Amino acid sequence: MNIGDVATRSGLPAKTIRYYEDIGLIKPRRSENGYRHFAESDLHKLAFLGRARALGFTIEDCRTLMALYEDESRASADVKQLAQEHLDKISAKIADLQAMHGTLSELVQCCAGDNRPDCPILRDLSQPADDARD
Amino acid sequence: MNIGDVATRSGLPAKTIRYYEDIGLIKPRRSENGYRHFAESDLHKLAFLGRARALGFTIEDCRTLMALYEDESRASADVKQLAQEHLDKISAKIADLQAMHGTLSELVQCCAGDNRPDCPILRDLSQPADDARD
DNA sequence: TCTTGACCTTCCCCTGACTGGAACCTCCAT
DNA sequence: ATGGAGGTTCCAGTCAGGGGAAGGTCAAGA
Repeated sequence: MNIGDVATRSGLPAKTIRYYEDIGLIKPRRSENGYRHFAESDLHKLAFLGRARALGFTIEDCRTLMALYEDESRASADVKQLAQEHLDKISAKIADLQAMHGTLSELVQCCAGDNRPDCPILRDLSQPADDARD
Repeated sequence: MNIGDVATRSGLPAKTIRYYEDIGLIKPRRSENGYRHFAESDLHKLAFLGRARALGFTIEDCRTLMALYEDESRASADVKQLAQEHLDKISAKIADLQAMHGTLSELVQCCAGDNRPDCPILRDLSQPADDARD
């Protein structure tokens, strides 16, 4: 297969596939004309990468996951630990975003949203931190 | 005030403050020795920026918010709209992360996490998309 | 045979919002 | 005079690619 075929079949842009080769995640062979030539196993790896990325794993995590996947004598504990750490990061991000959402939605609700200049959102932003407001 | 003072008082790193000047968010005067000289109004702006950034607004949003803040004849509707759009993006991100979290935590729960190689996480990643699994 | 258009190649710059570091300058206290 | 803590500019790197230029290759049609 050429890169366009694997792009279609993996759902990844050709640019991304070239990038993954660049950073050593895949190693497709080359045809005589210089074109990348992908085997089914390359496609399989790309699909694996696409799914890991869709779950939010970093590229470096993906590299580790691929290595574990190819290591027949891996311990599932290693995979689980990596996934658990990632899960914790996701949880932390969700918590951050929910805090932002909470604060901001309060402010938005308080804002009249008319053509007058008075605005609680700007008032809050311009105010000193309200950690200890009495 | 020199940059170190405003860094301390605003809670922003000096590097960030220089960056904000670079991209035109603030315009501190200069002393004769070439040092930046910050007025109280600069500090106020930096605090405003810090709070807006903490709520997840992009730099460009911050630029707009500052302009609105300084425009006495603004309409609060403009501020509210900007904030609402940002809120929607936050909600979308939370939803994405929660979807990842849901999938991944299921997989983690299914994984024994022992020293055997069998691992449902890797199995799922290596499998074709399960959109229509029966 | 020639040409057209789709596909492929490498290369370099761009993104956001900073951060790190090098090389150098200035101020103040000792 | 000197040492150290501040300040300055500029360059490069982060992450995961995306955009686009300049050019090589291939298959089909005139």
